[in-house]
Amino acid sequence: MPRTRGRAPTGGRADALSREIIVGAAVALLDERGERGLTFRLLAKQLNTGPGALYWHVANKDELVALAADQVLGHAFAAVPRLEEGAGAGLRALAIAVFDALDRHPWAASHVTAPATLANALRLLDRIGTLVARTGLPAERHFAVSTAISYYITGVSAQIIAPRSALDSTTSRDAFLTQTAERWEELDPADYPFLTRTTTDLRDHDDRDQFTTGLDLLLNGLNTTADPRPPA
Amino acid sequence: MPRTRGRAPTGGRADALSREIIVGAAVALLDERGERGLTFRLLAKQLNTGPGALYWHVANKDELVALAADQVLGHAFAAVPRLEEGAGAGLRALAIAVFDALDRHPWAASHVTAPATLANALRLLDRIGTLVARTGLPAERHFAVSTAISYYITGVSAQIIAPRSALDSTTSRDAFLTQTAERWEELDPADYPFLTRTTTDLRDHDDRDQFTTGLDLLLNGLNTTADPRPPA
DNA sequence: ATTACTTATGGAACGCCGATCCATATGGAT
DNA sequence: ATCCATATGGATCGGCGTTCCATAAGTAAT
Repeated sequence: MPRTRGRAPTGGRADALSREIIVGAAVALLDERGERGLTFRLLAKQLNTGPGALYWHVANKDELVALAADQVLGHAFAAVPRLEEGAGAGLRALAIAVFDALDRHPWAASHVTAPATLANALRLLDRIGTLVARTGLPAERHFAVSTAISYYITGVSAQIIAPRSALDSTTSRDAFLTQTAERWEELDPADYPFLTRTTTDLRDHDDRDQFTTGLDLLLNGLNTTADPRPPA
Repeated sequence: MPRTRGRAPTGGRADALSREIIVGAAVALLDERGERGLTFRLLAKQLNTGPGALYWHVANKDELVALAADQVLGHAFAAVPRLEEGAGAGLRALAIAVFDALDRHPWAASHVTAPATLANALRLLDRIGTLVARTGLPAERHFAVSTAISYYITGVSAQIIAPRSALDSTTSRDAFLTQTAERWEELDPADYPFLTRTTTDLRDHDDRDQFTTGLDLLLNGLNTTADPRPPA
């Protein structure tokens, strides 16, 4: 299975396939029809080829979707300004950029995985690590803290965003929340003291606020854990 | 599609199916053969019935897997002592219990979803909320903070644990980490200043420590954000 | 040009899956 | 004994990921 090699920049036919072209078309298809809408047959048809040809450039569907998700992660970097801020502010901007990118491509949320092997996942973790290294934190904690922040960003984004892509397109987010709130109201307050008095918060909440709430708690904890240096 | 109703506790035949029996068998199959190993055909065979019969009790595969994951979440509650501790300690114990339960059933990690609708997801969020309400936090922030913590627990657990279930069973975790570390070492230090000097940390890290590192940052931030009450 | 070889393509076929259909069984109520 | 809602399970459908392989296209040497 000899993935596409460096390939001489010249030559090849005009309509040549490539891993990049395939992944790009996959992203478009995923955006348009969701995860279940991506099939090798349909993808091949859009590229005017057969399903078999795709396997020359891509090992299998898992790899294809992983590459597509990594490309979405790459979009996030375009939005965030090149570093050069305080660590806290830089981490916050980075996190929000990732959240927003995944928000625009909900199918990708559940496919950005932790152990960084793909190009943009590597970039993300490196940027986080570089920012963390600027805090007063002892060096031996940099790795654990950086990965923790990386896990928060991708993991919590996935929790918030992924369910939306599973939502029946006929049911709106509002309708779903209202319906869920109603179910919470019917619970026994003796068993669920908290939920039964929190239904209006559920109905009115904003997804992005929820993400930043936890993020700020985390970064806050980072400040007080680190040596109190001038909060850049 | 008339799910199983209350059903009179008496009667029925001895070998009667039920949603609980089906979900239980699904969990066993998922534990044994992973997510792709669960099929309606195989599940039906194990229960001495046909695939069609299962659909009387369960709407489709998505629902079945969701119910199975929720059952795993239920296991977590068995391990954690009934509340009655300080908020911080209680939240920590709860979080770790969930992590450990998912650790034992890796396939479930990517299926515990945020908007709580299933039984045990509801229980989890309610417990978190009850503990959060004991802090000095103003009431209007209880919902956002509770859901943030809930998102952290399930989302970050998923990030850490889920990749493991995708790992080729012939490749050990150690081998995978060593291999990934090698790839990091080959990166250009100019582009990846952090990763290239962090490879040994990657190789030696402990997954559970990573989970608790972020968790403690979060809870730490919670303490300093809340009115400074006696840290229970 | 011709040849020989690697790289790449694309359509057909394989095996399996989720889901549906429907003829049949079961057991409580009348 | 009869009836009917509840429940079962085997056959079947359409579609999927993947593999196979005959063939095309491009490259390099003669």
